[in-house]
Order: sequence, then structure tokens, then C-alpha cells
Amino acid sequence: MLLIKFKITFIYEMLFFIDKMKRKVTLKQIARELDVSISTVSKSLRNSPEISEDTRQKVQAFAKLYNYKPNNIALSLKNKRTKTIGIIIPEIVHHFFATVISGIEQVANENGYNVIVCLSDESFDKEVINMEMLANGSIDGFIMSLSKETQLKKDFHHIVEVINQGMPVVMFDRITNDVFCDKVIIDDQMAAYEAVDYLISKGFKKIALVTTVDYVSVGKLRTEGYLKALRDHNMPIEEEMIVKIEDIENCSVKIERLLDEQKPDAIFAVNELFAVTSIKLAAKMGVNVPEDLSVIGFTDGIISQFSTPSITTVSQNGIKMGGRAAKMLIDRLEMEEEDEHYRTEVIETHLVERESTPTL
Amino acid sequence: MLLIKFKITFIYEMLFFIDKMKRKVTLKQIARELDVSISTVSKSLRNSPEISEDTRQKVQAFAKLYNYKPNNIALSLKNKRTKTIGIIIPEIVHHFFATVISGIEQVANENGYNVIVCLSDESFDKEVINMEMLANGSIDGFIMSLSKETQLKKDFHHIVEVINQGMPVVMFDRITNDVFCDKVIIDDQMAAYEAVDYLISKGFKKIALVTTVDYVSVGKLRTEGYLKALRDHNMPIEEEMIVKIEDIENCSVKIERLLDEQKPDAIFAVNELFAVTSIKLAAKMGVNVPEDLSVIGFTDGIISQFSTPSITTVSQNGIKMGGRAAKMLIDRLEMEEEDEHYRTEVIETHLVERESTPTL
DNA sequence: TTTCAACACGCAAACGTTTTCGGTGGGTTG
DNA sequence: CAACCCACCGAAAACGTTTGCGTGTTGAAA
Repeated sequence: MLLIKFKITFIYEMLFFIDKMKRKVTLKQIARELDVSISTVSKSLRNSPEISEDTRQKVQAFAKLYNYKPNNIALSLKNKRTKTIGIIIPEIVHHFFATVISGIEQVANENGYNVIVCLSDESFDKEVINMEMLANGSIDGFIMSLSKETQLKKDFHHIVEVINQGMPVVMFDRITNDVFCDKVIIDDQMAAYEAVDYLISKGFKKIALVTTVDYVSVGKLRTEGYLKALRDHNMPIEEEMIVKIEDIENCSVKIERLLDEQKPDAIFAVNELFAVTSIKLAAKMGVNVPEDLSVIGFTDGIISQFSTPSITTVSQNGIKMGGRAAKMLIDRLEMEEEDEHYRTEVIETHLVERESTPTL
Repeated sequence: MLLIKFKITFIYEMLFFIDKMKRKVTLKQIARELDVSISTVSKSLRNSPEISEDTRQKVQAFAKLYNYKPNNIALSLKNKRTKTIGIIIPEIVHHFFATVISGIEQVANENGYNVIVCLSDESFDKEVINMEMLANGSIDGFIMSLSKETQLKKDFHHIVEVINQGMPVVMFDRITNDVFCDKVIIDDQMAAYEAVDYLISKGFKKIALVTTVDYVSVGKLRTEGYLKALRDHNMPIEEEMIVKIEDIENCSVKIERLLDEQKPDAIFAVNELFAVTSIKLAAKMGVNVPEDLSVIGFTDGIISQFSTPSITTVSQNGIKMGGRAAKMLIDRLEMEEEDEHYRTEVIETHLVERESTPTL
């Protein structure tokens, strides 16, 4: 009889030992093992003065031995907050978005938050699905940049809904003025203006624009900056000098035609890809950059730095942008009284002069 | 009295209306409103045959009206699984890692999983902290690539611990053989071998190697591939033709010295950055690629595609790598009996021929 | 000896689900 | 009329926490 009792205890100990090695240990298990209540264990671990020095020590030692860590999910359920931020962006294989994530992750981490990343692939439906997935308790707030399709459809009901449910949203870069929330952007129009102004000041007369279709918010703004710069300097605006590219995959044809027919002496491109493509096409046609043609791009990414010649470009600091967005979101999450007053932060840009524009 | 009663009801209705617009509605609220029990509501929504057609309809209509969605956190707690995957990588502003995440996210999404991303910044401590944060119930499994510091210290206790707790881990690219788990890699040595073999077959005699320090696992393997290729073709291995770069920020000096003193006729670089830097430095010294010098890089990223000349490189398909890793993890998560047999998948690579090597 | 505070701890509710089990009422059958 | 079955529904436990409150014990003061 004693033997059986011993055996059972022994087996139980063994099981618990295995349990220690595997699976996580819970308050309940510690409580059972130490023959105290769950609340005593919990309070001991949180150094509550309610518990005697003695048992507190004992519990803490045991907890340390078994490497107890409170279960995040249970905490989330109790506290009604998950300490994680949802990020929804069009794509991640894109230097700018990667830098933004990096910036978000950094300040999120500093504040004890995690980030969960969803990609919309520029699709409206995926954006909606992802938001709905995350909105059901998985996260405390969103940081997002709109997909192209969403910008085209101008349908923001999913975002408004989430906001109405009391979940804060911060939009960055590709934003819309149709929803009220915090935003962080660059002054796309101003930045484009300055770039074109720079070209004009260098004496260029035939400045072409390679841009996106208008429904892409940032593309449109940069286009407006280009137009404004020309107007302010009383320079003619010619439709033929402007190419709007819909399908980024084969932008070559249109750019080639531009170079061939218009023979611009400078090009302002609204992104890196258009800039480098222009340079490569020009080279193929015997037009040298920067001797025969100057090029300014947008976004200071890998391409601008490493292409030959390296590309003068408008830098938009993704790290800082992401950091600010995260800061805004966390601030809003951690203030007690709700603030209906939304802010829009503007990140400063500057022109990075490189080899694709004349040095003097 | 009636008035008061009315007023109270009215206020209550108002509050509930506000509640509908804001915050999420729970089973309990629906139950209270419809004057049934919580379980009836739950069963109705899951179409349990236990519930009469009548009440089921009623509940479902009400739920739809108030846009009820079950709370993910509560589900996670109950089901003991979160349906999210934790990703830990050294950095995200890096084309290859971005593509891997993209691949993971895609198949994760297809299987109803989310991904939560943590960056180690090549730091051992951050890697450990991130793993511990996520291991406490936030995720179901890890997909990770080791930080440089971790590879240097050879300290993998945090990974082993997590695995012992019963949480599956899949490692990719920068792996270690000291931990037993699923892995997905490319055959770095073989791929490097083929690249160098290609150069040899083109008749190059002075083939230099620009690589990383040895503790970076993939760098070491690629170095071995280079050495093996030379040996197999009975070509001399000269220490001076091999530069091992510690600090990626200023790799220029060492490469410049190599070009200047050794005058190689071909270079095999173990990543894009070393390749493009070599080309740029060569150009500065009046050495033209590919006429005077051939260059082959590793990883088919943005730089290789858009640099001038574009760079012949070993493509390692990050999308596929991420996809496979996610598949392996999810398979392991969703099989009932535990399988102690770990697999290592090898993703095929191939040489992408571009302008930095002779075309004929 | 009585009273009362301080101390140490346990109970139970709460967060939002799912699911098992048990119960009630009405109808059918022997 | 009793026994039984079935359709329908609710209570409660469980997941792992935290925390307000109740309670029992002890020691000291009155």
C-alpha cells in the first residue's frame, strides 16, 4: 500500500518533471505544487505586501526554477489590450516600406509593443480582410498605408468602421483625407516642387515628368508640385513632356518614346524605379547622364545609392516616418481620456545630390 | 413613474446604440439583449442543431446587425493556439529578408495564420528578448534566421528552450546544426561552386573572392564552395585573392587594395553589396566591367537588377524559401501526433546571367 | 478575559469563448 | 395514466490571469 502510494507520487513527480521541461508552467500548477491558492502565487510574484515574506520567497524561487512567465494571451484578455500594433502595407519587398516597418518596430519595441504585419498586395479585398482579421481583439491599433486599389475605389468603410469601434488608426504616406485619424506624411508637393525648382535653377529648359496615374495620392501630389514649379517660373507646361505610368512592369515603352520624341534635358521621376529606368534607357540610346540628361528621383533607396550613375533624389526618411507613426499611435493608446483631435505630422525631406545631376 | 421607467430604458437603449457604434459586441451582450443564455447565442451562431430554427435566425440576424465577430484573444486562450507565426530576422531593410517575409506571409495567410515580425538587429540579446516575449503564448511557432552575434557566440539556449517547451521552430538561411529543428536553406557551397566553376569555364585565371568573416554560416559555406571549385580545377589558392570583410559599412578599402594589388580578372562576391561595390571601385580605377573584369554576385536583389552594368548573380528565391518555411511550420503545427523527425529542405538556386560577365 | 487590529491567505469574479452535461416541457406510446 | 423520448435551452467549467474582499489566526492592548 505504501509502495503504491510511493509509486503514484513518483510517477506524478516524473510527469511534473517532464512537464517542467516541456510546456509552460501556469499559476495553477505552481499553486497546486506549493499547496497554496492561485491568488497567493500571483500576488507573491507581483510582490504584493499582502503576502508574507516567507511564502513570497518560496513562490518566487519555485517560479524561477520552473521558469514561469505569465501567459500573454490571458493577460491580453484580462487587460483588454494586447500590446501589439497591426501594420497593413501594400507590399514589403519595397525598400521604403521596409524602412518604415523598421522604424515602427524600433519604437514599438522600446515601448513594449510587438508588431504584426499584413500585406495587402495592393488589393482592396486583402486590405479589408486583413483589417477585419486583426480588428477582433488581436491588436490595439493600426498603422497603415493604402493599397492602390483602395485609393482608386475611394472606399474606406473598413477603416472608418475600425475607428468607430474605438481602435486608433495612423495612416502614413499613402493616405486619404476622407477619414479622420492621425497621419504622418511628407509634403510630397513641396518636395517635388523643390526638386523641379532645383533643375530649373540649374538652367534646364525641357524638364520632363515621369509619374504615376493620378489616383495614387503621392503621385498626384508630386505631379502637382512639378506643375506648380513650372508655372511659378513661367515655363510652358507641355502634355507631351508628362508621362503617366499605369503598369509599373512595363514602363519602358512610354519612357523610351518620351526620350526619343521630346529629347528632354532633365527628368523628374516620382520614384526610384522610373528614375533608374530612364537612365538605363537613355544610355541605350547614347544619351549620357548627367552630361546630356539630368535625372532626379524620389525616395532615397537602394537603387538611387547603387545605380551608376548614382541618382540625385528626394530623400524621405522611412525610419523616421515609421517611428513617428508608432509614437503617435502609442501616445493615443496610452492616454486615458480620448482625444478627438487628430494630428497630421509632416516629415521633412531634402534633396540628396548625387551623380545624375551636374555637380557645379 | 412610467416616465422614469421610460427614460431609463431610453438611456439604456442609447448607451447600447453608442455601444453598437463603438466597441465590439460580445456574446454576453447579445444574450442579454435577446434574453437568452450565452450558450444559446454561441450555438446559434455556430449553427448547432441543438437550437431551434426560430431562435437561430433571430440570433444570427441580431449578430449580423451588430456586426458580431468572435474575439480572437478569447478564442486563442480557449483553443490554446493563436494562429499566428513569429518571425525573427536580423533586419528587414534587406531585400532578401523582405522577400522571405513576403513568402511566409502569403502561405501563412492562405492557411489562416498571421505573422508577427521581430528584428534582432544582428544582436544576440535582442534575439533572445524577442523570442522570450513571443514564446509566452503569443504565437504558435517560430520562423527565424540567426543574427550574426548569435552565430558568433554559438549560444542557442534560447532556441533550444523554446523547442523543449513544445513550440516548433523552423530556421532558414542562417542556420546552425547545433539545434534540432526543421530547416530550409539553399546549398550555399554548391551554388558558390557553380558560380566559380562558371567563371573558370569562361577562362578566367585570377579569380578573387570577396566574402564575409567565417562565423557567418552562409559566408563560410560560399567560401568553401569557391575553394573547392579552384581545387577541383587544379588552380592555385592564393590568400591574397581572398578578402574577408568584417565591417560591411566600409568594405571599400579592402576591396580597393585587392583590385589594385592583385588585379584579378574575375571576382566572386558573396552578396550583392560586395559585388556592386567592387564594380564601382573598379570603374573608378578605370577598370571596366565586364571587359576588363567579370563579377558574379550572390542573391538576386534590386541591386543586381538595376546596377549598371547589371550583375550576374546566384539567385536564391526568397519567396519560395519563406513559403516552404511557413509550410513546414504549419504542417508541424497541424498534425496531431508529434513527429520527432526533423527535415531540412534545400531550395534550388541558379545562375542569372547579366551584363557583369561576358556574354559569349 | 475580552476586543481589536494587523497579518496572511483564499474565494470568487471578471475578461470572451466553446462545449459538455443536465434539465424542462410537451408530446407520444404502452 | 404513467413512462418515455425528444427538442430546446441554460448552467457551468475551462483556458490563465489579476484583484477586491472576506476570513481566520495571532498577538497585544484594555
